Amino acid sequence: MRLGYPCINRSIGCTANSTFRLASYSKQNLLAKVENNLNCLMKILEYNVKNGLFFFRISSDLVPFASHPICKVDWSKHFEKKFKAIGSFIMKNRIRISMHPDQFVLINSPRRIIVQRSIKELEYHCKVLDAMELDSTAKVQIHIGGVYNDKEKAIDRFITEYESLPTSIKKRLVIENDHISYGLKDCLVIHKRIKIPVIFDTFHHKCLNNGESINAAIKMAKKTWSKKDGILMIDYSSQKPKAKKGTHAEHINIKHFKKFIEETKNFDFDLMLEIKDKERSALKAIRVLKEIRKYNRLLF
DNA sequence: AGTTGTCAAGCTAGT
DNA sequence: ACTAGCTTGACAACT
Repeated sequence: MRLGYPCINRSIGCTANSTFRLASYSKQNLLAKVENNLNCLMKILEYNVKNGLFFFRISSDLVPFASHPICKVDWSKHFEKKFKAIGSFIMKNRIRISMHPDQFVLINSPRRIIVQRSIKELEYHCKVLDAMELDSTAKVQIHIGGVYNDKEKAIDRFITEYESLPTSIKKRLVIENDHISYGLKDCLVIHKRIKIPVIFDTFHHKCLNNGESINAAIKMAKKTWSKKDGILMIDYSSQKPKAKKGTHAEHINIKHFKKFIEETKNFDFDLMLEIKDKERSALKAIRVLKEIRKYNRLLF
């Protein structure tokens, strides 16, 4: 098992998701931001390795406006060396990488323009991972999308669109159960038809499920990952107390986390902690893992 | 220096 | 009709 957190590190005073307004777009602005973001990404990854965190989600804002028509800069070429250096650091340290495009990415929308924009955005995410020369275990995760008052048709559209995507996207794309529309069962039905791996989100599953236990759910999700995809990725969070259902917790709930780890000790997977305070909770989680699982990434 | 309205993009549920 | 929430607040103009 590798453990990690998404996108932002609050300890090192440097972020890899710095952006700017579309109105102030210029080639110079873009290059300056990307350079800053890549440098910070490297620092974050170094911090993570030092602290035993070997799973990281790279921010979608790494290259601002990359999929926007305004962007004409060949950023992957311009920063070729930096991307490769980051990639080789990732591979050398066997860090698992994911990316999670925004909520606007919907390949099952009935509106063609939204699907087209979404594909551009997926191309961008895959291009980042390709520029780092990462293999197909580095994943880009999305939800199925909207329901549009007809779930069956919406699922059919998802499948049709998926099938016509370029291989460069297909080899990285995975789907994740959400907390209001498409549960694990829906994801598994889709997997059966197109073999796309399913990321299991424990918190979403708690909000929306068909009565599957955590163990049964993980067992089913795990089967959707083949060798070229790497081991199962799981997103973990817990409910923020007293907040609206579906709101992610600010801090890790150690009791809840211990219970989850105890329950799932017979499975190996990479675990993403979707907790607002980021590496702070992740470091606490590592301590729990060391206690319970004898966490040692070298075993895997 | 600190505060606050605003920012490319969509959808759903709750109020 | 409007807003919060979503994988993640940060930017930029103002006081």
